[in-house]
Formats: sequence, C-alpha cells, structure tokens
Amino acid sequence: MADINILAAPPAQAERAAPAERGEDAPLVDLIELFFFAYRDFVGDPDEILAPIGFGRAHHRVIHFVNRHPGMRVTDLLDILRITKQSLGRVLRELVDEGFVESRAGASDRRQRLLFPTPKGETLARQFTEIQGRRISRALDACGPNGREGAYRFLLAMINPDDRAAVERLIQRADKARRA
Amino acid sequence: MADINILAAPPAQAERAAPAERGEDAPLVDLIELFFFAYRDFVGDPDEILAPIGFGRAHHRVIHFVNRHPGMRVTDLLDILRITKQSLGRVLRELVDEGFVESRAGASDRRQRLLFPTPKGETLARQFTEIQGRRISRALDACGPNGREGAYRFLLAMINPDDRAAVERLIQRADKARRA
DNA sequence: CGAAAAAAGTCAACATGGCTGACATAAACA
DNA sequence: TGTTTATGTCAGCCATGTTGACTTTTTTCG
Repeated sequence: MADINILAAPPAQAERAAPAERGEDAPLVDLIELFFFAYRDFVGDPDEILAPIGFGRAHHRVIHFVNRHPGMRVTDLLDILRITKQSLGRVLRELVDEGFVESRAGASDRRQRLLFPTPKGETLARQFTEIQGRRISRALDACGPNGREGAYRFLLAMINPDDRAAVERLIQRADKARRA
Repeated sequence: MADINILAAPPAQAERAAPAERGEDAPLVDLIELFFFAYRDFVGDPDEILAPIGFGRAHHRVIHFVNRHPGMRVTDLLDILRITKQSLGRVLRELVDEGFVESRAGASDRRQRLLFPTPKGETLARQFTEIQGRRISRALDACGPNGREGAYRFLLAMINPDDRAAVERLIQRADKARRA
C-alpha cells in the first residue's frame, strides 16, 4: 500500500486546492521543504552557465560578490562566504588566472588586496543576476502587490539575528553605489 | 577610498530606513543575496546538531525526507535529492548501519526497498524540523498577517515550473498522512 | 624606533559529498 | 523465456570544504 511512486501524477480526477487559498494554513514543515526545493533550483541556474567554462558554485559565489561589491577586501569575502582563507584562495587564484577577477593593493592600506571584476567577470556576473533575477521576479508575480516587501522581510528574518544588520548594510551600500 | 571594511558597523549617526517600508522597492539583486544568506543560516541549524554525531548535510537531507515521507522508495529519494544512486548509497548505508533508517522490501513489488525512520531516526528528524521550523516561524512573524501564504507562494514559484506540481503533491500527501 | 598585530598568501594533508563507468542480483513483466 | 526495472556495489576521480604551520608585507602602537 505504501509502495507506490510518491512523485507520480495522481489519477486524473484528483483535484488540488483552489489557487486562491493555497498555502494559507500550510504547516511549517511544508515551508522547510519548499525552501529546500527553491534553493536547489535557484543555484541550478548558475550551475548551467558555469558547467561549460569548467567552473563551479564556489566560483559563482565569488564572482557574484566581487561584482556586486567591487573593491571589497579578501577578508570581507571570507566573512560573507564563511569559508577558510585556503578554500577561497584556490578559487580566487583560478579566477584571477583566467581573467575574471583582478586584485589590486589598497590605496590607504597596502596590505589589503581589493577585488574587482574584469569586464569578462562583469559579463559573467550579469548573466547570473539576470537569470536568478528572472526567477525571483517570476516568483514575486505569484505573490500579489506586496510580494516584494514580504519576500524581503521573510528572507531577512531567516538570517541569524546577529548578522542581519551587517547584511542589510552590505546590500544598501551596494545599492547606493550602483545608483551613483 | 574603497578600501574600508564593508561589513563594519557605520558611524553612529547613520540611520536606516524605517522598518515599515523596508524592502518595498528593493532591487531583485538584493533578494538574490538575501536568499543566499537565508539559506546559509537555514542549513546551519542542522549542521550544528549533526557535527557531534559525525554526520553531515547529506545525512540531514536523507533523514528529513525519509521521516517526512515514510515508506518512500529509494528511487523517490533519488528524484528528490537529484544525486546519483552511488552518492545516496554511501550515505544511506551509514544511516542504516547506525540505526537511523530501516529499509524493507516492498509488499506489492519486492524489488523495491521502502525506507522508514527508526525511533532513533524520528527523534533526530524531529530536532531538525523543530529548529528549522522555529526559524521559519520567526521569519513569518516579521511578515504580517498573510505572511504564511505569501511565503508559500513565493517559495513554490521559485521552483522550476516543471517540478512544482510534483513538489506540491509530495507535500500535500505527507500532510494528509500526518493528519490521519 | 622596534615589537606586535593585521592582511594576505602558500604548502601539505585530509574529509565530505558529488560524479562516471561497469557490473551483479533479484523480481517483475511481456 | 528474455527483457526491463529497482537496487546495490566496486573503483576511481573531482570539487570544495577543513586544520595546521609558516612566510611576507605593512601597519600600528608603546
């Protein structure tokens, strides 16, 4: 009785809940699973772009953040990614060697290496944000008028309380720089 | 001028936007980054529980799905996790060996191996859903009255269109079984 | 000035969790 | 009875994380 394909389409007569009320009283565990599936597909987008170039997810993350926050220090990137210097070093070297990222000594503190995307890096980064942005945009369309604010608040509140302020600062700083 | 700590707290006089309107007109790229940070912390929860036992994220995912959908076939799990039989096999063997998961031959098709959590596995799975559920619950609180419905729709619409129906069926099937 | 601390980089070794390819077994199906 | 399906397994490889030790350059501070 339990051994049927639990992913198969149901017999034709089965009906789903009306779209208008879908998810209204979904248990938390539903949202846990949706979050898992959503992220799986979300990171699948850049995977497809990177596979032909021989890069992976680690490269995606670095290119994204360097492009979004040009001039960031290596330490900043380490804090964001929460990986070790050695792990980052490997990926960063490949990106510099292949001309996606450039690292220059800091002006006021010459110990620092500030990271910038090259034009090649910018082009790649734009592809990432375009495809992921389209996915998010589609998702917001499914949420009605206040969807964007709701998604922003939901995702922000999913972050550890101690880190929220830093993340918001990071984001707002980048937005401001972009508008300038 | 660019080489300062981009994650540091700003000087005291800087003010953030009023909470009421936060995120209202956030660019899509903000949401991309928030999604990244949110998931990072979301999977950090089970990581902490698993580290002492010597298990990793792969084990978390298997225990979660087996517990939530008891009696699922190995093939179902492969479809959900999108990994190879060999990768799953390694993890599954460890979980069976250490008594977290049990696999029984299917009743109507004896080639199948149906997966069930042991009491030990259930206990562990409950810890995962509790801590992750608390995080989600907190996040929903930040979203106002229709937060749950909004989050459900947003996350569902983030999933590849082709997979949405299967995911919803999976979830609803599990909810129904749980209520029964 | 000189010592200490900070930013970055590097080497080596190892763990986890993906992957491919090849192959084996049992059960179901046509 | 032959083929397909569901599962499992061996062997090896790759990407990306980890720890620990150590170096170089530059800044900071007593």
